[in-house]
Amino acid sequence: MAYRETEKMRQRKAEARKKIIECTWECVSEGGFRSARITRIAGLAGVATGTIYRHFESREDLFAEIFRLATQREVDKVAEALAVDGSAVERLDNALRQFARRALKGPMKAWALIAEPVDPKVEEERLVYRKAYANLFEQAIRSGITEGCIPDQDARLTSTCLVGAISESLVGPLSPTQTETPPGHDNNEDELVDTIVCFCLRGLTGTRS
Amino acid sequence: MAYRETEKMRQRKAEARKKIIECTWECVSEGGFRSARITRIAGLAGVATGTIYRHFESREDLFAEIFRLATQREVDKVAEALAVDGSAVERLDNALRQFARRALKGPMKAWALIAEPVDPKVEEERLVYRKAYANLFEQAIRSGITEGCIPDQDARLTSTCLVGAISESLVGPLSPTQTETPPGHDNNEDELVDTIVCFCLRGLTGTRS
DNA sequence: ACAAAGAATGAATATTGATTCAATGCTTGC
DNA sequence: GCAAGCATTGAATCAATATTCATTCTTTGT
Repeated sequence: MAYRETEKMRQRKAEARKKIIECTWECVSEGGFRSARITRIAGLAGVATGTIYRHFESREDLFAEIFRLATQREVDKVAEALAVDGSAVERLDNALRQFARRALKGPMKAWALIAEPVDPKVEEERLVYRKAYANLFEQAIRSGITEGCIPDQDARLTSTCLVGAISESLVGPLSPTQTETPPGHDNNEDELVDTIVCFCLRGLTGTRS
Repeated sequence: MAYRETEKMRQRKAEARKKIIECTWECVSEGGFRSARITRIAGLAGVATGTIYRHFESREDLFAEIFRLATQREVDKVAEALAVDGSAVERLDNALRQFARRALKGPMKAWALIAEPVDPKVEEERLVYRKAYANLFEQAIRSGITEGCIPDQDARLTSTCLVGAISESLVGPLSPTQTETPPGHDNNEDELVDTIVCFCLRGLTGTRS
């Protein structure tokens, strides 16, 4: 016996893997999953294409992993935003704002995670993610109904409406970011988020808050 | 000279073209643009693949044409639904219901037209279409603001929210049609449409109508 | 019936990337 | 320094489809 995996090697491999993950996410952030080429990822990470297949079973598996990681971050953020003190409506306001701002900051990322059609393995991850999301919003809406600040409704369905309204208006093809001042991040971003969140909360509560 | 295009031939060609268009739409209705194969379309239409290229410059051009036609139908439907008598809110209620029902009846069609990523030429068509849509809703919202039944707001932006909320909740990955009773078209469809349209109208008006 | 011109055919080609794998290079323990 | 294994490389392979084009079939006017 002459070679046995040592700690140093294990770390070096872990680093390579991490680097591949980072570069994949960079590609996805630019153009979504579909247009993220293995060759490009390998190039960015400074490894050969073959190396990627030593760390991941396939392109699909790599994407599934990326998706899982990115997704967990987002769900955590929303959970965090929902965990503040206050009424259900206030907490939802906070979470929706958070959600909208992040989508606005990285529209392509948001699109890739929310709406881009993906391969089955990734879609499976997405389902888990959406359920997590829906559950969070749903729970908040439910407690709002109990508190009395939100009228009785199908919480699961309206939570989907929330995600849809925000995604479409910020990430969709007619979103203001795509049609106006692409480089300058105007402070009318805040106004944009305000309008959308306001729409969502009204849809939920039926009041002109 | 021995051959000159005659009326009969012109008609026959027009028919072939029409048949190709119909079969393409059939494929798109099943699995969206991306998975509509030229070979399949040709097979359905009963012509050779090469024939399709005699009628259309390229796959992309064929799709652009399909998109244009399908889209015009939809926009017309909404325009029609907005043209009824009544207050702006009533007219919007009517149009949203129409939109939601049609999306629910053909989720894949709706997805292909609204959200599927497509090639540039088709995307161009989509932009025209979304603008047409947005303009219709926007105008109705504006007249609602004038009438006083809708509070002042960014009509363009909220019209996008409407489309987003409906699309996502009916066509998105967590839509009830995808997770429940796929074959049976229950009459709880109506309830579904009700909930969503109600959400949208509340978002617009801020009342618990 | 014939020849000219267009239309249709579909097998062959081109294209676009993912994936493989034989060759080469590093690490490790002695 | 050496041999045994593992890791890396990237050119070659494979796969899935759109597109082409030489050939064949139809239509038309005489």
